[in-house]
Amino acid sequence: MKHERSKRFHKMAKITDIAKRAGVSIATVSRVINHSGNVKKSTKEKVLKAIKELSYTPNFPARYLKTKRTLTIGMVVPDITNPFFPMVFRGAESVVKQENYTIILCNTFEDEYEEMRYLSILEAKKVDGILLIKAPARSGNEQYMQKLKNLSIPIVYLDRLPKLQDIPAVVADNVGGGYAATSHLLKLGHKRIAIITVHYPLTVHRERLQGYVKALREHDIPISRLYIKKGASTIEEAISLAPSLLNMKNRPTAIFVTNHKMTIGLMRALEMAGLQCPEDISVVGYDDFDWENVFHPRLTVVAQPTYQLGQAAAGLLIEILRDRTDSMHHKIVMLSTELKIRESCGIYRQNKLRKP
Amino acid sequence: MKHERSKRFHKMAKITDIAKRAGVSIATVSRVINHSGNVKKSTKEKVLKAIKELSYTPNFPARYLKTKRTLTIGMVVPDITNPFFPMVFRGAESVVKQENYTIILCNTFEDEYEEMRYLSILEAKKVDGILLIKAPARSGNEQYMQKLKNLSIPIVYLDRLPKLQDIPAVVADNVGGGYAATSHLLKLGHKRIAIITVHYPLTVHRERLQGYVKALREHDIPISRLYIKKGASTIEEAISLAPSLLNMKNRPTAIFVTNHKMTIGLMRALEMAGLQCPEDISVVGYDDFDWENVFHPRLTVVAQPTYQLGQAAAGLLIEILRDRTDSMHHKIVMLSTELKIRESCGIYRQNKLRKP
DNA sequence: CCATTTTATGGAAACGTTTAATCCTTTAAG
DNA sequence: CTTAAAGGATTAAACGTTTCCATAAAATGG
Repeated sequence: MKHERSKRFHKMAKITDIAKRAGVSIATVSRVINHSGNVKKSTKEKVLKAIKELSYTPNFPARYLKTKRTLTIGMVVPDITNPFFPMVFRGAESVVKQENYTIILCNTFEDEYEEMRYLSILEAKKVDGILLIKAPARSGNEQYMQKLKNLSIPIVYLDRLPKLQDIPAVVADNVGGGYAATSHLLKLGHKRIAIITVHYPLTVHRERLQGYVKALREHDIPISRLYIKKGASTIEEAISLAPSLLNMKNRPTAIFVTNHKMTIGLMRALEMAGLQCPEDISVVGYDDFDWENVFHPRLTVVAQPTYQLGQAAAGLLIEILRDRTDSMHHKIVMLSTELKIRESCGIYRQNKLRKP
Repeated sequence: MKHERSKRFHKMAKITDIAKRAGVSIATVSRVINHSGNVKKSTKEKVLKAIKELSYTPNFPARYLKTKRTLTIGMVVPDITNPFFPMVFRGAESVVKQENYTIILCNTFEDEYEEMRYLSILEAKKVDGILLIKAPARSGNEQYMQKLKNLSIPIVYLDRLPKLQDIPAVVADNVGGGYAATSHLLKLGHKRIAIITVHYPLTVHRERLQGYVKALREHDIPISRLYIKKGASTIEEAISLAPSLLNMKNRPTAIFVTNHKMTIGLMRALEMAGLQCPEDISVVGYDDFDWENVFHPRLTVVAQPTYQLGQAAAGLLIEILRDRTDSMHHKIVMLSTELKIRESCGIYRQNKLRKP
């Protein structure tokens, strides 16, 4: 018995069926579908009628062969489970849907090889463009850079920049974010401010650290290596990293965490160490979500323009696709972040921490 | 000036190029690519060499024309921003990727028309199958049911069931969830237990309510309409719904919220009313996420097998696609939920609420 | 009313594959 | 050594569109 679709799935009408039923040529049918060329009102109606009667829809993959457009774009993200990304997805979707694009979503889990695999697939599937939130670069993965460079599809980088700079991208102002967070703590009187950040070679975290350093410098506070902790961006990692900070003789009075998952890990570690926030130690985290303004302690965080990142990146990509050109080649747009001040930072004065 | 891709995007090699370079026919090239038919070792090597040299990848849309498979599936969800869905997405992705499928993700925002629009697009794009978390049915939208029934693509329903029952689906045990949550409260001594749930005509919420009713019945506690609040599944809605419960003469001592967003809204409402949880009132919520075990009050929730839902649904779909048949037509698989007991429920005894 | 332009249609090629049908070589069997 | 079977490769026909080119019909201008 040959494999075949059961009767439930009747074969779809194709353009020749429409042509036959309407008594015209397929060229004419095509013309009414695509609103291209002239076609007499009466025949147009005949065709439209046939289309409705057979509930015909054009076959996209077939159409691609001539048009070279799939009306599909690819979006590759590290992990859609990190609530940062769904928001940028929605931003992107909201703009591409206007132009009838559809998005293939790919999770790379911060793995460059997985990313390469997906990029290859997207290329084979002939997506019109790609929104790429890249995985951290493995040292010396020349093959990867080569692949990116030779990709036959327009890319817009999102959130994270690759080494090569001559590409269109939209990113958040990370040094601004790190600076704002640290400045806030400084303003509250903190002097021993630690940072927990990510060890991946990602622009994002390097820049947030940069902002932190900049703020401290401005206040003539020496940077101590002991106050800078780096690790993988996971809850567990933060939990295992935190004690080295919490058990110091000169324990920091405030900690800035540059990443959402690690923020959760840190809070867990504080509990485990029996430390109250903000009474015993202040925390500012990264990324802002619904629940953060409800549950305790209410975190002071630097909020990123997630939705707008998605929108902007998608907009840029659409532009590039519209007039298939590299004119926007070097365009990098940067969106600013916002410090949301809530209750996780106390005032530090003469060796005591107080609620503000 | 004609629109055309800039030089940066060189045209891709096609199968004829490979054939020419390897000095064989395109049929042979196709055979080595697809491992179909016999081909001599030496020619195979020649072909492989040519493929590598020109870095050729088969053109999927073109290939579809003959194979009738796009290796793409569609997944339509209400809102990827609700952290429940990213988890099921990942579950689904983890299994379909094994078979080289890729997922088009569509947000419907609980809107049936938007869903119809997306289903039409997915059909036109010839995805091989669809994972559908449907939007709530608008009353009397006959057109929609018609569309679903006539869809030319295999569907697996996820999480939510449609009216017509003869379809493959995977869902969570919602009455079990509602029952477990309510029973837990009952066991703690609560008698005045309210429920906040969603007014959409969705099986999911109806069933959770069912579980709630069942548990109360078993304890011979009369069901009061006043303790049952329904509304849209948003934070704001819960905030505006809550006071009618909180300000009653006979205020409930516990509230069961059947939905994640509304849980957040309720907690906000409690704060606004100056009520402590669990001291003044107990809460059990729905859906479990990282932060819920860290921030306060730590919510007791019924956790759904999100990842597994995605896995199971994708697995079922793959099976259906493998032998293109409707054999699994009636298969409905149900996964069980788990009550995660934490700190948001106090013991109720003789008119006082205490921590357990 | 003729010449010319515009509008309306159809025929057929092309897009990049897979795959049946076919043909030519080997190889193995008797 | 002859013949049949198996193996290896090719030719050509699809798949469902769009679009160029050609042609027919209608509209326009003088």
